[in-house]
Amino acid sequence: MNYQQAKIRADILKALAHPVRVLIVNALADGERCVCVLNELAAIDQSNISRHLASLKRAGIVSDRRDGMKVYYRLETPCILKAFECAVEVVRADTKRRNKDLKAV
Amino acid sequence: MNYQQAKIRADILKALAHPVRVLIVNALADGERCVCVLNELAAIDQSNISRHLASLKRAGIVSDRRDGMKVYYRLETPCILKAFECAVEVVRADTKRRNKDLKAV
DNA sequence: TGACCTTATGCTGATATGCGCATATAGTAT
DNA sequence: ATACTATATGCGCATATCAGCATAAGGTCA
Repeated sequence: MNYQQAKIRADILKALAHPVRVLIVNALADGERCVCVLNELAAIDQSNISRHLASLKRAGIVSDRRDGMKVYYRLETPCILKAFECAVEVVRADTKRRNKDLKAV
Repeated sequence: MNYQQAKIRADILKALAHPVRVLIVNALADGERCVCVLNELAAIDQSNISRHLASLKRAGIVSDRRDGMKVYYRLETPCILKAFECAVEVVRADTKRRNKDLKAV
């Protein structure tokens, strides 16, 4: 793998690497949602959610569709959810390891 | 999922979200490597590689082992590689979509 | 048209990240 | 102890990211 290829992968991961964006992607797992609903995922300004959605869209992870006044976002590549499972596995393994280290003391 | 849980996942993804760290993890896929080898993955300062390794370690993604003067790093959770596959899938799907859009014009 | 609702964008400041250089630390060897 | 190799850390600078506020832009409805 060369640097350019690594950068492409890194950019996708970076697009996912924020708590609010993780919440958004997770919420979209079951299907499309309008911004108004996603707004309630975290206690932050509406403009902020809008920007997070924009960066997910830029990365190709979600796409949007307007219906009247509302805009609906949906996952373009549900495989993204696997990346989360993996993250959980890292944390779980890490916790287990640290506990073992503690016992060894 | 609450914000705290989302943050934990985001922190793992963030630890992976840099071209150099992607290169490192990719290089470790086949087994442990010493820093001296990882140093050659990209044209950057040695101190920089060291820091990237430290952040991967902090996240629990790699672990290290000293042998004489050398320090060897290895993947602690190989499932990380799946996250990359997923990133590739996102890019591929995105490219395909854009091409279709172009044809539609 | 004007009032209203939903979502996006410009601006600015605060904080985080990444980099190289110099230097510290750990280990080996003479 | 000295010299040498390998890796990590302190520092300062440049740039990126994120937040909120204000406001624009797109759409509805009376």
